[in-house]
Amino acid sequence: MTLQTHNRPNLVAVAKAAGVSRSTVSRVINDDPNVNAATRERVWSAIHTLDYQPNRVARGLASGRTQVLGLVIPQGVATLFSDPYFAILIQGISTACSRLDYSVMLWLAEPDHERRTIHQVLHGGLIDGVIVSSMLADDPIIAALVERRMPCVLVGRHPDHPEISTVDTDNLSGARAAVTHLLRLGRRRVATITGPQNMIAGADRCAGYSLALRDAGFSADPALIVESDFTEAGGYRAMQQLLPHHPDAVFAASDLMALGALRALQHGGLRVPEDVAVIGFDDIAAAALADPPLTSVRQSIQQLGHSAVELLLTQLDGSRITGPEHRVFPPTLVVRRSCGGDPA
Amino acid sequence: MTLQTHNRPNLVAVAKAAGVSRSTVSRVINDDPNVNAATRERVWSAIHTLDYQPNRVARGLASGRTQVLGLVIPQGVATLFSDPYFAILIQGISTACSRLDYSVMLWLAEPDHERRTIHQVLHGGLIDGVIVSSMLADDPIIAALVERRMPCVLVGRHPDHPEISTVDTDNLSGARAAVTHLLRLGRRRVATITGPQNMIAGADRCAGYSLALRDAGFSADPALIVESDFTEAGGYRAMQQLLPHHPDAVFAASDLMALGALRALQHGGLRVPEDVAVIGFDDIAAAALADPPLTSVRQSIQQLGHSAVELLLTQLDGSRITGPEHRVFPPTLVVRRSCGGDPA
DNA sequence: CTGAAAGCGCTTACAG
DNA sequence: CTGAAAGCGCTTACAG
Repeated sequence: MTLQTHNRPNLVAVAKAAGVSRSTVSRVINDDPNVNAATRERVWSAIHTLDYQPNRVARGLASGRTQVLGLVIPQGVATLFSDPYFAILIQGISTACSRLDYSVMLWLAEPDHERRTIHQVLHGGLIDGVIVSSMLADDPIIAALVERRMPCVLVGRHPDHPEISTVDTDNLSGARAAVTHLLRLGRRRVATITGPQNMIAGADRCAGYSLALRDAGFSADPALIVESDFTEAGGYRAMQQLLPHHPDAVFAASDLMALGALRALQHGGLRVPEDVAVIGFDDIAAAALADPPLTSVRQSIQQLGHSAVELLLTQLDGSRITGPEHRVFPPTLVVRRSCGGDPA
Repeated sequence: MTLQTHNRPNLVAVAKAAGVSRSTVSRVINDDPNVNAATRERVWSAIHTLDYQPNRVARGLASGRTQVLGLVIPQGVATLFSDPYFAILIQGISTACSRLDYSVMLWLAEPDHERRTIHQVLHGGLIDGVIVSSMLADDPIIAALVERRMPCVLVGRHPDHPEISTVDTDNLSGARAAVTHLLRLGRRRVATITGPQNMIAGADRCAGYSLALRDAGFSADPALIVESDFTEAGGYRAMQQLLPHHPDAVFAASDLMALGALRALQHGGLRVPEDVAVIGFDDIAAAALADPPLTSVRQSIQQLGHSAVELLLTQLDGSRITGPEHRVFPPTLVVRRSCGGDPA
C-alpha cells in the first residue's frame, strides 16, 4: 500500500500512448541517439500529454545512478553552525547541483550518530557520490569513504589523503598576506587568534602567520598566539588573554573571532586601529558592517561549493579516468579601516 | 555497469548464509513479529557477518517508502541566507531526522528553477514527504503540494491552507509583547522596522506592533512604520529613514534588522537606549553580543524543526488518520540593555 | 532504429 | 512460521 493514491503515469503508460515499447521511451528520456526522429517526437508528445516524470528511485535501482549527491558536514560543536560559512557552502553546492539536475542529501554528522551516518552515506545506495566538508585532521569518515570506494570530494585539503580530490582556499597564503600587510604598516607586536589546531584550515592559517613573521625576519612570540574555536565568543576570550601582552595588531583566523576581538578591545578601552589593528578571515557580510569595518581575507565559499560539485561529477562521469585533482583558490585581502594604514 | 565495483551483499546473500528465503530475511529486517526466534537469530548473525545493509533505493521502490524527507527552503533573495534562521532550521530538522533514521534531501528553491524543483520534489519518488519553510503568502509550491497530495508540513502558518499541518512561532504575540514592553517603559514614539509584508511572519509581527499600540490606546503613526527585508543592511537603511521622525524606540522584526538599526543610530550619534530603545526578534547569538546587548523576542527555531519532523512522520505513519495540526509556540521576551528600563 | 526479456534489490500478498 | 512468486518502475545488453 503506497501513501500516494492517485497513480502517476509510468513508462508503460507513455509507451502505450506513443505506440512504442518501454525500451524506446527509455531511450528517448535518456537522450539515446539511436531513435528515429519521428518516433522521438511522438514519445515526447506523449510524455508531455501525460505529464510523465521518470521515477528516480526506479531509475536509480536499475542504473545504479540516483542523480543525488551527498553532503556531509561535521557538525562538531553546534556553535560551528553560527558561522555563515556552512550556510553559504550549502547554498553553493545546492545551486550547482540543481543547475545540473542533481539533488542533494544532507547529513550533519553528529558525533554520537557518527557510525550510523557513515552507514547511511556509504551503504544506502541513495547517493552517487559525496562531498565532505572535512575540517578535522582525523575525521574517520574519510577512511571509510576511501575503503568503500565511494566517489567523493573534500572541501578543504587533507594532507593524509592525496588520492581524494579536494577544493580549498589557499589558507596559508591568505594568512601570510594578512600578516605581511600588518608588518608593512609598521606593526611590530602582531598577535594571532587561531582556529582549533586539529582543523586543517586552522593549522594552515596559523602556519601562514608564522611564515609571514619569518619572511620579515621576526620570530614569533608564543605569548602572542592564542588558540580559539572559530566563534565570536571564543575570539572575545582569546583577545582578553592577549591584552596583557600588549599586541599592536591581531590576525584572527576567522571574521567571527575577529568580531569577538573587536568587542574585547572596545571593552578594554583600546582603539581600533590606532592602538590595535585587526584583520579577520572569510570576509563574511558582517565584516564590512563592523565598527570599524573589518579588513579581511576574502575567500569565495560559493566557488568552493560549485567547484566541489564539478569535480565530483567529472568523477562520476567516468568517461575519462582522471586522477585526483586538487583545486586551490587564492584568497584576496580586502583592506578596510580596522587595520589602519590608508585604505584608499 | 555500475560505478561501485565490489559487490555489496544483498538479500540473497544473507538468505543463503542463513539458510532461509529472502522473504524471511526481509521480515527480520523489518521487524515482522511472524518469525521464529531461532530463525531470527540466525538471520541477524548472517547480517552481521556479511555486514549487510539493505539498499534503500530498492526498498523504496518496492515499498513506496524511502525514509527520506524533503526540505524546501525558498531562497528568494540570496541575502536571506545570511540570517542564521535557516542554518538553525536545517540543523533542527536534520537532527530530528537522523535520530529517527530518516535522511533529508534539501532544495533551495531558486525562483528560476522553481518549476524544476517542484517537479523533483513532487514526482521524483525520492521522498516520502516534505517540510516547506514557506514564507511567502503566495508561494506556488504549496498549491502544487496539495494537489499532488504530497504529505507535508509547513514551517510558518499559512492562512490560505488550513488543511496543511504547520508549526509556527506566535509571531503576533511576540511582537505585541515587545512593543507593550516599550510602552510600559514610557516610550511614546515607538517605531517599527517590519519584514517584507508579503511574508507571513513579516505581516504577523507588524500586526503585533499595531495591536500593542491599540491595546495601550495609541494610534499608529504611519511615518514610524518602515518596511524592510530582514537583512542588516535593510535595517540600517530603514533606521535612517526613521531618524527624521524622532522615534524614541524601535521594534525591529528581526535581530539582523535590529543590529542594522543599532549601527544607524550609532552613526547618527544617538545613544541606545537613552535616546532610542531597540528590540529585535529571534534572539540569535549575535543579539546578546551586540553593544548594547539587544533585547529580543526569542523563538526556538530548533524546536520548530523538531516539531515539523514529528508532525510529518505522524502523517506518514498513517496508522491513525489525523487531521491537520497547527502547533504554535509562544516566544519569550529576553530583556537586555538595548531597551532601557532596568534589566534585573 | 526497435522490441522482448532479464535484471536492479527489495516487499508483500498468497498459500501452505 | 515460512517460501515461491509477482511486482515496484526503470535500464540495458541482446537480437533483429
